[in-house]
Amino acid sequence: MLVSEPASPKRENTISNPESSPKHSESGTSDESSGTLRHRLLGPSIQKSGQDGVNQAAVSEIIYQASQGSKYFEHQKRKEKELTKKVESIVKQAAKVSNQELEAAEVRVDALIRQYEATRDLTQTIVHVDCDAFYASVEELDHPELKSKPFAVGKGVLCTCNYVARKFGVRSAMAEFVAKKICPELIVLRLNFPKYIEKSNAIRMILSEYDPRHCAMTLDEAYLNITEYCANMNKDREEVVSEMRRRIFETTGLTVSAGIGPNSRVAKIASNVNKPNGQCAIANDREAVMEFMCNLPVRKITGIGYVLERQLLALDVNSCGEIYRKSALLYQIFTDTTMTFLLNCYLGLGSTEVKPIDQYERKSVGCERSFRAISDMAQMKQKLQHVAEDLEKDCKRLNLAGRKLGLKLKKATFEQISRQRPMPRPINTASDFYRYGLQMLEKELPITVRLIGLRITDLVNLSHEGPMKTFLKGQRRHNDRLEDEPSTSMNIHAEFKELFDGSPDMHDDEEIGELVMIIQGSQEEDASGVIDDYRSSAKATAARDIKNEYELQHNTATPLMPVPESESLPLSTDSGDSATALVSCPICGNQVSADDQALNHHVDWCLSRGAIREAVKETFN
DNA sequence: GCGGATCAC
DNA sequence: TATGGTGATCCGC
Ligand SMILES: Nc1ccn([C@H]2C[C@H](O)[C@@H](COP(=O)(O)OP(=O)(O)OP(=O)(O)O)O2)c(=O)n1
Repeated sequence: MLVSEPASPKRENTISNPESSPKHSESGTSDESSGTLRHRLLGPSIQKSGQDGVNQAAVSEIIYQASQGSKYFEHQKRKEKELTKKVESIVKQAAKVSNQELEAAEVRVDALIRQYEATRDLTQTIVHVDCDAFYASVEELDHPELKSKPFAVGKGVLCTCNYVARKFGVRSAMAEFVAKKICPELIVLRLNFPKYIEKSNAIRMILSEYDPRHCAMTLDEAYLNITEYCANMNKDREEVVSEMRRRIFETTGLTVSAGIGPNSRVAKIASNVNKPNGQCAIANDREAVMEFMCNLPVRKITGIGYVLERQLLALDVNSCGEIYRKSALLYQIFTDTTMTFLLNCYLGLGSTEVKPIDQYERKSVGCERSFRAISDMAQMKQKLQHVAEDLEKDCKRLNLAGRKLGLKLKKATFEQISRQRPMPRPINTASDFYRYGLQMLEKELPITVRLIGLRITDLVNLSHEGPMKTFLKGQRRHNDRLEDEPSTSMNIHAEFKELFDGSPDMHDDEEIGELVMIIQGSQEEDASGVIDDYRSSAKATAARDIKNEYELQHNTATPLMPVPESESLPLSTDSGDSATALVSCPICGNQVSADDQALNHHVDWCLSRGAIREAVKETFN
């Protein structure tokens, strides 16, 4: 045996009558799930910090009244009804599981637990840093008078709000008009991304001193591995994090909260414990970790959202520890992946590896816009065109093309539809996006929509490995082959153009199709080194804010971050080394490969956008 | 492989 | 009057 048996707080191995339906007992009649519907409308933030003194019942009532009758409300109601049905079916299914089946499942679960337990690594110190009410806090720096007033940041829908506003029950993702009913004095500021990016970069600069390979997930969140730093400095980890937070505050005026633990999952959850402006450390000790996880409400676990929470609660699993108590039953009900996820949560296991964000490869890029519901084809074409143009800008900035195009529609009823098609060749121009998008849209007519979106997947990185290598491969390929395809030389020309310009233009269709075939052979494997498993969502999401935020603000896809992604990175599959040298980009502060070519390429990008950003800033000041 | 759903932020 | 945008992953066909 590799590991000792987990401290097992006994497990239920007999059927304990399912139904005493814990929460709101839904009598099957349609509208009587108004209890859970209120819960749904309240959104996820009820369990977030700053909600202590809030009169949830009163807030919930106002939200309910304000929403009632709207299309959105009706849609939520439908979804809630479906979920309730699903939950009831699960409960029924649970009741049918025999004791014999439970005993068999127990054996399997125990085997799984031993297997996962064997992977436990308590040698690393992982930190999760999370800025407090980030956008709002940045705004307070410029508007100190707002500190004592309830205010939020966003437009139409709130992105976040300060803690004063949270006392009223205001929260992120809430509709602005609803928020103002809850808190009539609420001030709502527009987003100002250049400011947030600047502050975020200042923070990342400090983080780099503690872990040059830190992983910045978004503008306001990052993981660090401070094992080495602590050892080198011979300092206690809590002292180190405390000092890091103090330095961040002193240089930026922003407060951050932090979680410290043996892996990213524990660190992430811990960072919420003493928010705002606090930290929480979980000892690198199995018992300490298990105890910390044990009493957590399941909804606090990253990856357990509203739906899974409902299902777990219905099975009488309220806390993380109860996952074990009911594990045999859960095994019979949930998929293997979900079961693995849940058991790893119960055990407090997670990733101990922190990799800089540029080692993750983007898998898709898309654009979508909401608007007043329309059904007129001319208007829809106009929206589609707009989205296509925006998507082209992003493709250009990222130097990507896609082999598949997806169309997303949201009907006036809020029902969503998505269609996806392989393209004859990788595409990255607005005209192609529009052309093929329109074909898909036409098949859905007649329709009334309130949102149109386009997304490409199966991406092709047109600057993969940098120009020179690609050029050489192109040469080889060109010589190897005799058949058709007229534009090989054009294609090579395109690469040279990039080499000299530093800022490649969109390639023509033919060129791209060609280029792709060349690059094809050199496609690398996914640099998949995940922070935790699938529900941890700690994947390559860093590019998101930057694109998102900048465009939301300016409606122009200015190159903000080249995000070199996996460009010029060694395969991580070969043995252990792969410790690519990294440096902080002096311009944007992000971690990039120290490799000369990659670095220069990246810096060029940053510089080229610098002027634009400055201009934008001026406009705003 | 596609479309629907769920989740994070 | 009225409820966002980007990206990832999983599941069931
Ligand atoms: N539905 C959401 C949730 C969040 N965000 C954005 C705005 C937030 O400022 C940022 C970070 O989100 P957090 O969940 O970390 O929340 P905050 O940092 O705003 O506050 P806190 O962490 O103090 O609770 O992500 C968003 O656009 N849409």
